[in-house]
Amino acid sequence: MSGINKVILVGHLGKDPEVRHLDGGVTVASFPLATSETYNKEGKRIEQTEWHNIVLWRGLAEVASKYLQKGKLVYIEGKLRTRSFEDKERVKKYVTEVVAENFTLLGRKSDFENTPVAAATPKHENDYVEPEDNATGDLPF
Amino acid sequence: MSGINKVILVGHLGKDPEVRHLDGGVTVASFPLATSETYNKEGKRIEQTEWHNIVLWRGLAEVASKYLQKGKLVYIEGKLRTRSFEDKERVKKYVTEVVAENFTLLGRKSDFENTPVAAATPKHENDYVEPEDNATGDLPF
Amino acid sequence: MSGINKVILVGHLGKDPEVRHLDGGVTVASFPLATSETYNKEGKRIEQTEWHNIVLWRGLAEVASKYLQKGKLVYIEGKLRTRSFEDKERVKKYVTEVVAENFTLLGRKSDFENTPVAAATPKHENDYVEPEDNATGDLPF
Amino acid sequence: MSGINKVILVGHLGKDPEVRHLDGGVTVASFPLATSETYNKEGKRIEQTEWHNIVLWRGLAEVASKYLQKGKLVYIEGKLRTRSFEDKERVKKYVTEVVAENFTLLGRKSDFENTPVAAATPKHENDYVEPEDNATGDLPF
DNA sequence: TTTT
DNA sequence: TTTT
Repeated sequence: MSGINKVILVGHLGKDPEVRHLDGGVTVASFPLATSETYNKEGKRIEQTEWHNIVLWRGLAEVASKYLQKGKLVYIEGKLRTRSFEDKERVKKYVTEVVAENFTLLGRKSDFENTPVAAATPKHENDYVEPEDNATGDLPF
Repeated sequence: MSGINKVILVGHLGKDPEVRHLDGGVTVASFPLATSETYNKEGKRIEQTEWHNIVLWRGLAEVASKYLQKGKLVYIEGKLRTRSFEDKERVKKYVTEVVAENFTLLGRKSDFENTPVAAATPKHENDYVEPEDNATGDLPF
Repeated sequence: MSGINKVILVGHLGKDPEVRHLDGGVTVASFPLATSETYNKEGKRIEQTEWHNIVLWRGLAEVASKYLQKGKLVYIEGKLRTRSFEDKERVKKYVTEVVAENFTLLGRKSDFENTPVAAATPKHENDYVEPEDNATGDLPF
Repeated sequence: MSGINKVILVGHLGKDPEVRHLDGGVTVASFPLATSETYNKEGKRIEQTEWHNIVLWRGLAEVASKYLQKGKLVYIEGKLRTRSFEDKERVKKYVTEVVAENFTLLGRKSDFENTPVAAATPKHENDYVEPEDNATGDLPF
């Protein structure tokens, strides 16, 4: 039976997206994302940061490589995937990644000056009058 | 700036979906969904039910009309939309609906015997080997 | 059976929170929140804004009244609740609200200058060494 | 600045919860959870299963150990945490877990016959008349 | 009634 | 490795 596997993150990019083009022309982008949580312990303010490996595919990777940069605040929606790989010493290792299905840049107007708009994969199949889906794909402008 | 407007529900359909075909061939389906919360008040178990107006468009409406029925347990993801309309006495009224962007039937295998599969609008642009997106649209089988 | 009723919003406050103290000392705060979606229609960038009625109770209302103001960007998590009331002409009306269960201020450092920190109802029951829950309640600093 | 780190899963337990009592009396429970996704590839129905490591602390661990069993369908809400540990050969390894903050048993009424109710950490600070929070903690019945 |  |  089908299940649900959903991740919602708001955090800052630790690095610029790294873009690769696979055989067959598929684009993949990835970057680390930090989500910080601040809490109080015995009167002291403590910050705990969690790092996430974000992976984006195809059109979403292209949009990300254009509009996301180190330090930006971004909302990311995606799913968890754990995959195995062999390291240099041929030891089998596991890594858990967040495969993004959607993202939106957050932040101030000034943050957008060189990056006109940021919502990726917009969905608005919900207007009574709109005769067909937005055909422009991932670029929302 | 872009924002986020997301609703996640798990509940039972109060009625079969009601399907309409608008001018221009657009399909819309709608149904009430109940989400129940059980809690304890002064030692007594209390159940509180919230009713939601679910609306689905186009392909998602078609899939819903085939696979969702009164009583089924379903996961729904969508967004809030409040719209105004005039009632019979021409009084302006407002209603808040959940416009579904995705749904998945939950429940037992036996529940699926006449409805092979239930995940709508699957997204899996995340396999290294998969050369192109699933082209079958909303029908996941 | 239990269900799920969850709303996740990122948007800007349309007004300062309005705070009321009910009989019995319970505090309630409420404000309108705008979530904007930008999309492309026939080459033109279109913005669609949805307004949500946010309601907060007790400790969360107190924190909100201190740290949230008109214009601020905030992440809100809560649940949908539709309630009925009688208007001035004693006509029964319905309104759907988002009852907040959690919120986090988003935005730049400069936004926080007069509002030290913003995460409400922090949860971090997840450290191996931490012997008991944070006892300071809603104030995260 | 604060961020958001949220995971939402619906899936089946791969094993019964494993419960441990740490020094200091803290209870921890953990189990693997499978989320399956069914999609169509070249006309063939393909099921892809993702496994998640779920960890629960304190009261939530106690409730989980009572009501969750291998095979049960459960909704889980929590956050991602990657931690390092040393394996038997003293090699440093990393594992990503979902630290549950909330869970709800899903499924048929018959599934609950020996486990009356399943919503953990209920929140309903939202009734106008309710003078104080549910004081019974994690046990919702 | 917010924001970009 | 981000941010406040």
